[in-house]
Amino acid sequence: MARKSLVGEVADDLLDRIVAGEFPPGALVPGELELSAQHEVSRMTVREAMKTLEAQRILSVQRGRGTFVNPVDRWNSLEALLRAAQAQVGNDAAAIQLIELRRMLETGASALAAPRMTEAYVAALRGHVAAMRAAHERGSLEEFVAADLAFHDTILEASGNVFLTAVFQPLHRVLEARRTETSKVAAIQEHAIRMHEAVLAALETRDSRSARDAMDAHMTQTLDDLVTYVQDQPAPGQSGQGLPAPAEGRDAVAS
Amino acid sequence: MARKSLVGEVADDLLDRIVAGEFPPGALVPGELELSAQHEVSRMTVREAMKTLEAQRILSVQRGRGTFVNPVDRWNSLEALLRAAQAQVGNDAAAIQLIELRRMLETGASALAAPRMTEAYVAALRGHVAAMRAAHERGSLEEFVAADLAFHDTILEASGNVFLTAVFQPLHRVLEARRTETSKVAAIQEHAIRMHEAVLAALETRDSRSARDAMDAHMTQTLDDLVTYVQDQPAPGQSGQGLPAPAEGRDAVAS
DNA sequence: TTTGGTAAGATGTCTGACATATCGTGACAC
DNA sequence: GTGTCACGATATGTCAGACATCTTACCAAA
Repeated sequence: MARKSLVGEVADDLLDRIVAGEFPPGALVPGELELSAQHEVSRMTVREAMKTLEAQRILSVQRGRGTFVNPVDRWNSLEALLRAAQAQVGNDAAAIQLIELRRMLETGASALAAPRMTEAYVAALRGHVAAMRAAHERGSLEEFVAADLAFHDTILEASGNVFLTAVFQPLHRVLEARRTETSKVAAIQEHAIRMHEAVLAALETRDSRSARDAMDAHMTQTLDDLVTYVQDQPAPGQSGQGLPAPAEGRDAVAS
Repeated sequence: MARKSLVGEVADDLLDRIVAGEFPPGALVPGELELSAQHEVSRMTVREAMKTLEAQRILSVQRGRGTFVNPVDRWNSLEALLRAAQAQVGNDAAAIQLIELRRMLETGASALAAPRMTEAYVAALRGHVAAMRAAHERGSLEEFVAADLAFHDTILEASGNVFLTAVFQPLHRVLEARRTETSKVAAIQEHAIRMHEAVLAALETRDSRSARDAMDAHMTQTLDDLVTYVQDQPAPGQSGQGLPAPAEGRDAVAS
């Protein structure tokens, strides 16, 4: 394990410390020399690690002064943002905001994809739903989640919008973890299968409005499942750096 | 000018060459030694430049083999994607896909912002609309665009969703350039003012659905204006690396 | 034909050095 | 007492050269 490069390790560790709240936004991170001593690597290695974080606008380097942590809303990398969100265990605000964003993108993707559905896409979607059902009956959680994600990926691809794909991609990893959590409940799996079938049926009509509505219903169900089954677990409030307050969320984006 | 660091220059130039099609996806970019010779900088400088591009998933470095260009849909940085899109002059597909994405995010933001509108936000929005009207009468294109963008930024902020803000931020710069282009036409300025007033009125009702619809209408108007007034200019089709085919776009996302 | 070794070329990392921007501090002049 | 200037401390920016290690291609030997 831990096969990553030294640069990757240093960058990872530094980002961890940032999202853990050790270096809040605006704070000065340790200098290159200090970090190279802490990690027992050369200064060049630390510099390259910092460059990767700077490219994601997590840090801003000021020559002669030092390196500072940018405010979270300046971060360019959804991936890093998601990591920050996950670090705050039990932070409902982050989870809800995430679903809000996902709802926007997925409903939009469905609406775009509907008129562009080819037979190949329809067949692929049917296959994924069948895989979900099979995995459900076999009790294979992993395969269930994989088929679920594949279904959404296919829609994303069918939308034909590269920007959309680029924006959504970093969400993928987080969704996988989250779906694995929620899909442990059998009832949720059944919900999900029904909803996916409805989305597929709507897409087959090639009608944008129907596809959007079906996907929107699916997102609402996802949010409901999350609230009902998962967010009962105790949430040890961690300080972190505090993502802003939650929005209404529930039906705010619903059409 | 050219105040950026050497690393920035090298990274910029390499990205330019990539989006220009000199190194298509999957291609092997010149080695570190070769690039350091071309730019007359040290190998470390080239390495740090590559690290910034790698952090945006534009390049993937494989030890012992070389450095390769990732397919465009793997790129993590909307900013870089937008640059690639802009490099393809007259690429209507990219422009339309961009508006599609913007429509999803802005309508979603409006729906989220509506129930969270405070008097302060309303006052700020009123101020921006007033500024647009004043700039219109005074004939100040620059101020008009600034007020326009400020209006949308305020809504984004009011939505209270950090992820949304993070996703939208890179779009800002491109929108500024594009709005400056389209807003040159007086008629479009008048359209825009009317639409912004409608959005503001809908937000004041605190009703998500109304706010969403008003913003959606605004997006439709923006797209119409773009098609009607701007895309008449001759488009010298450039090869580039070809963003995927366009979607329906026009009313596919409309509610 | 297959296998194995070796060399070439690529990136990964280290060491050490100098350049240059920023800022605090103290000496100096007023 | 106060403003100004110079200098040093500290930070990042860049360079040079070296060695390590991984991948691949090539070639010779079984």
